[in-house]
Amino acid sequence: MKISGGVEWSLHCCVVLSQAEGPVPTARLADLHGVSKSYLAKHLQSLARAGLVHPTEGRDGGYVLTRAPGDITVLDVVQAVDGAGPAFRCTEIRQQGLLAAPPEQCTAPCGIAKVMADAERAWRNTLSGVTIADLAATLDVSVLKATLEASG
Amino acid sequence: MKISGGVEWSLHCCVVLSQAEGPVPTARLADLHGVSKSYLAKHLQSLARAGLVHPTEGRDGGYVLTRAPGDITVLDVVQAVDGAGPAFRCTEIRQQGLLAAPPEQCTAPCGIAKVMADAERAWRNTLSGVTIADLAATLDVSVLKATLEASG
DNA sequence: CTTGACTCGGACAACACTTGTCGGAGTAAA
DNA sequence: TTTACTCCGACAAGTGTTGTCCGAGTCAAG
Repeated sequence: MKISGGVEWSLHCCVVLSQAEGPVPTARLADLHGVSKSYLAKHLQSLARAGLVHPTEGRDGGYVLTRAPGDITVLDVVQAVDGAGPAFRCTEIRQQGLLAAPPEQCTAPCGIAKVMADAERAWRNTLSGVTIADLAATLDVSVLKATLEASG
Repeated sequence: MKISGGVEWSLHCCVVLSQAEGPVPTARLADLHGVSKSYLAKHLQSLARAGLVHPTEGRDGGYVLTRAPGDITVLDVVQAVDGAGPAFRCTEIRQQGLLAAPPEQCTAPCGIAKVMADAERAWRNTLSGVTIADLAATLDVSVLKATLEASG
């Protein structure tokens, strides 16, 4: 089990965007966090495709959050970058091999798939309980805003 | 986020082993589930390394559960096959780039890492609440035992 | 209106991991 | 002693992620 590294970058970027006044370009977000600009751009595109951020092209362009920071959950960002599909996919091997069960017994999902689904549900539920606004509240936003102004 | 496909195979194998009388070799486990024997062997080795199953070599050898089915949780199997490390690894990018925070502010984990850890904790908690015995109880064990006898 | 520079967007390699396979060392029974 | 069967490690192929680049479009300035 592994989560794409771009998730961390994207979450930090969303926190920055929640405190910014206007659009913030990819290059500045990369400099602020000390990461590769080219690679960060890919993840921001994922956020744009998911409708979490809105791009503005041309001079003085950049990205802006489409919703209020309190209306964007951590789960939204994770699913946008890492994909929304389930981590565990049941291949129905109970219907294969020597001890294949008859299809009429397989109307309900097998116990293994059920436990995995429950676990992922608990995982998503925790992530959906925290918003970008909550994350921003845990750190000193004054220094963040000051750095944003100075680098602009 | 993705979970290794071998997890499903390993869980099904553990359920079979919980109902078997003596050692079950890799070849029979593969035939019972209709999967590749060579590849299944690799995952069973992971289970052996984790101490969940015990191998017996030579003729009439195979794998046996080391503990009672009620003492082996789904989490044990998942961690044995897929690895026990956390899915999310914080790279401390808050200490890098233009808005790097001073180290004295970074004694506590950042909010992002905290949420991710909480979510994974909830995930593991769900998986550790179900045992191999629970999984075996959800299906008809009589047909399983009959197939085991017939193929032995 | 022209110019210019800056923005995002998708197409293009390199790397790592997972998946899949094989033959060899060792062991227990016959 | 022989034999056949078992597990175990090392060896390729495929797939997804990581990382990078240059071009099309756009807005502001002159």
